[in-house]
Amino acid sequence: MTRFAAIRDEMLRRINDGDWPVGHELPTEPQLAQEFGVARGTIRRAMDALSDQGLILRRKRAGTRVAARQGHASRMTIPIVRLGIEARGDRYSYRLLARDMRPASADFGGPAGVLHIDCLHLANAQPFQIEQRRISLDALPESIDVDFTRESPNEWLVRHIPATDVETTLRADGAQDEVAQHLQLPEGAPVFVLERRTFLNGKALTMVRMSHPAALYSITTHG
Amino acid sequence: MTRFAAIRDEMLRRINDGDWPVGHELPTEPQLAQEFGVARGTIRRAMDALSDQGLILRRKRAGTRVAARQGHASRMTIPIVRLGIEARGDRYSYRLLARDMRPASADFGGPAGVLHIDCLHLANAQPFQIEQRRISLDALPESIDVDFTRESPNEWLVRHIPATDVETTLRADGAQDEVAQHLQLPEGAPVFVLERRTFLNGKALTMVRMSHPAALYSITTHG
DNA sequence: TAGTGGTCTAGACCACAGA
DNA sequence: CTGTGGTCTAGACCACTAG
Repeated sequence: MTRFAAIRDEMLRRINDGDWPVGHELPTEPQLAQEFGVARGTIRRAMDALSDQGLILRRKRAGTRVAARQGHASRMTIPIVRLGIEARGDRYSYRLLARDMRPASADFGGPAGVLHIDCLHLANAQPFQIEQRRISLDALPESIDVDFTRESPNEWLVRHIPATDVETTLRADGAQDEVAQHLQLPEGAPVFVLERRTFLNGKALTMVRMSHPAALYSITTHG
Repeated sequence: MTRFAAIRDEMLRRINDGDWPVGHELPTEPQLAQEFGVARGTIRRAMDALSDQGLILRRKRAGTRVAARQGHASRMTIPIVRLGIEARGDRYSYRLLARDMRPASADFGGPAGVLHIDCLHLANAQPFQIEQRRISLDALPESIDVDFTRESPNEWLVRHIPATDVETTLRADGAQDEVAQHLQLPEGAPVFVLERRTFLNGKALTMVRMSHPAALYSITTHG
């Protein structure tokens, strides 16, 4: 156990035990450094961890206070679909369903239009995910020349495109139309849906909806 | 833009542009410190950010290498249900459905048994979440005396119990039995399910399944 | 404007795992 | 063994903002 970790845990204990209740102002960094007998940098490292977890609020001049817990933050990792399947020892396969160009919609794309790609990712030949991808041809004109019959948009984008800002939404839904058909589910069957939008310097690059049969997909986070 | 942030972004650029392809070994920290004209600590801060994102792998003696991207990591916040509802301007209400003690099951609880609590969280009097809570009475004997008709287990636990380790699973499912009944959904209708287990020093404290009508719940992450 | 957190430095020693 | 990352120090100056 390193020193900053021990100090972080002791601060955590004081918060949890009520020694430092919600709204309480913590001692200043130099004061804590003296109390724990360490350098100020070590105190900061401990406090940074608590601040990242949202347990304390730090403001210049106003000091540091215990935050009211408003929820639970944790780190989530969404694997690339092929790797997730292979990691479970299943056989991955892929099928392109549709590929065409369309004009921009109200909320996505520009004058050059949008590349629509629908494809299916399978685990042991069983439908696992339908990927409905939209790529802005203004932002990524080179995507028009990619052969997506062999490589999924997912993989191509991850390998070629830097993602500065990503927004991911997770939700449940009922399977309908093409989704139900290609996932081989009855209409209305529960599916787990991941929607992601990727930006580079504020400009939308791609948009994707990934739908999975509910029974085959879950996400687990630790911390 | 601080110096470490500028260095972090430059490293990010080198990775994304292929100057540092996957598997490439980065210069050592002192070398980078000299290249960028900063102290080693500033280099470390930039590298820590990349390491947290999973973009580089650092091993003692072996140096630092560009990691193969295996997925996308982001930070997720799951709000306390009452606060999430109130944040949207809706009126929160709560109803206790059932409360009883049962013996431990194979995977949860000890000799003292398990407190089962089922309750409903509503937004504008519409069912929003059914919370099926299990509390180990070996770990939290004081929970037996709590009046859960006024305060939900969710809130009581957040306010009173320190959580060192938390495991959260997100999935979709079809509503069945009590879940369908209390959420006022037809059997098999899609629900968004959060399952969470909380540990203190490796000992399981509580376990909860929170089910929401798919149309009312989603989680969005940034970064 | 004074005091707090935010950043950075130049050094030191340690722990770990690869050669 | 030896070199790398991991931790820590004692100091400095800066930026923001509450009072």
